Amino acid sequence: MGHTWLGLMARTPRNTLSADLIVRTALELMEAKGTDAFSLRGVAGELGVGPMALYTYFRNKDDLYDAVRDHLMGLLPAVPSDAPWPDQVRAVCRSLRLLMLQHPCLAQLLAGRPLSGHETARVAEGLLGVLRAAGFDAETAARTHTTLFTYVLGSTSWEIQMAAERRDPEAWRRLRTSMESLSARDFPSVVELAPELARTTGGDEQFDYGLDLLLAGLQLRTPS
Amino acid sequence: MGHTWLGLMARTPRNTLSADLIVRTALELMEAKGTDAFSLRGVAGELGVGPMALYTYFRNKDDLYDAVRDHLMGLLPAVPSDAPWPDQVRAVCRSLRLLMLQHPCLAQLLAGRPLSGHETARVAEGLLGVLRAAGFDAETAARTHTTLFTYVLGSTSWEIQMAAERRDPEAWRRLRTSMESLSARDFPSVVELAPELARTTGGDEQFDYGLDLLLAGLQLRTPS
DNA sequence: ACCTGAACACCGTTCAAGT
DNA sequence: ACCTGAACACCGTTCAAGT
Repeated sequence: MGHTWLGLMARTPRNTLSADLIVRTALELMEAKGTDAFSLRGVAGELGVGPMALYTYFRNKDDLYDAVRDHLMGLLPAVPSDAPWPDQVRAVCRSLRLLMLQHPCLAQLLAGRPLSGHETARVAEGLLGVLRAAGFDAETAARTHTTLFTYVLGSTSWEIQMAAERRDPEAWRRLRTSMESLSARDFPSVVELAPELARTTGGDEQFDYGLDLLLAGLQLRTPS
Repeated sequence: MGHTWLGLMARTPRNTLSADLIVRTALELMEAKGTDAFSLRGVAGELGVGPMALYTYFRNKDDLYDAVRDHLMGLLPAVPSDAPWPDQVRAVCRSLRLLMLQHPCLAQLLAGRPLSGHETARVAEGLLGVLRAAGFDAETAARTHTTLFTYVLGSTSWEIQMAAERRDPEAWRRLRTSMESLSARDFPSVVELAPELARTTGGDEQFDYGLDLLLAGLQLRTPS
């Protein structure tokens, strides 16, 4: 299996496999075929090895998921150092959102697994450092970090989900008809605001709107 | 298959199946074994029918997911009518969070599928109605609705995820050691705030903290 | 250590058929 | 309409074995 004429191997020769190569191949497949269609067997097939070859480098599928997530988190830019703290916070949140939009699988990788790994800690470090330098106490800094992180995660996951749905014509048609079937008597606000709701399911403006609400609330508690 | 002595059927006799019975059985299984372990074959087995029997009532697995989600959303209480609008908004967000905590599968059902169905529209209607009655314009009401919804979804999903991880001793141990292995030189804030971060990964206080930030920011934009 | 190959216990879904 | 049974094309993971 895997031999062609002249004895060329269709599979990768021995000792060319590595954790990094597997992670990059897994990421490619997730972005090409979607996170749900991703499988260990698919990665192994792409690399020309048996499924069990991957278990030399990763304990199981979740372990590979964590490695891909950490690989992506490593791509996050550093926090800008020369700016007022609200702008620094904005920059961190925006760059995390942008990374999620560029790599939609990251949303599922962050939501479905607990945080661990150095790259992920680096992100927390950046945000916590900004908040501490701004003068917030330990408890407020921690609470604010968790709030901002979950807001970015929730809003961007939703945005990605909706964008994927819009690309599937069948699902999009069913969503439209289900919206249009709502009676204006029972759902007056939903029917009236349907165009606005459709417009606000994603985009930079919508993300910044919620982020600005959080920052405005936070600035009311500014210590200095 | 399914016959016992005396001819008693181990499977449900004909015409006792219904969409509602399937939804309730699916929900039970999701909550007993976890959402990930859920399968159509499992539901069919629990009901004593073949896997294909379910396809009479649901087009596919996603269709059943949507039905379970709508069933759960139907359990949400109505918006309190005699209260200032910030309290009404708080009530809607808190009751959605409570429902998600009581039925952890709801988090995945909301995050993984697009919104559709009357029960889900009912929730949007309640929140939008409150915001419109408070005097916000169409665009602001829609943006605020999406912001609040994604905040509740993100923060509560995260809370549920972390609580599940804490229950798994193996995963919990690995998360502790990965936290403790971080050097105080490279991650000063994370190491210093480790106890606060652990405390703020969930709970009513953490949820209300973020919700109050949003509401404080929103009240700065109050029209009247 | 690194990788194979067969096997186990599963999946969702299609298709043809029975009542 | 309602449900069965066999089959298809998959999964993740274990286990024993080879180099």
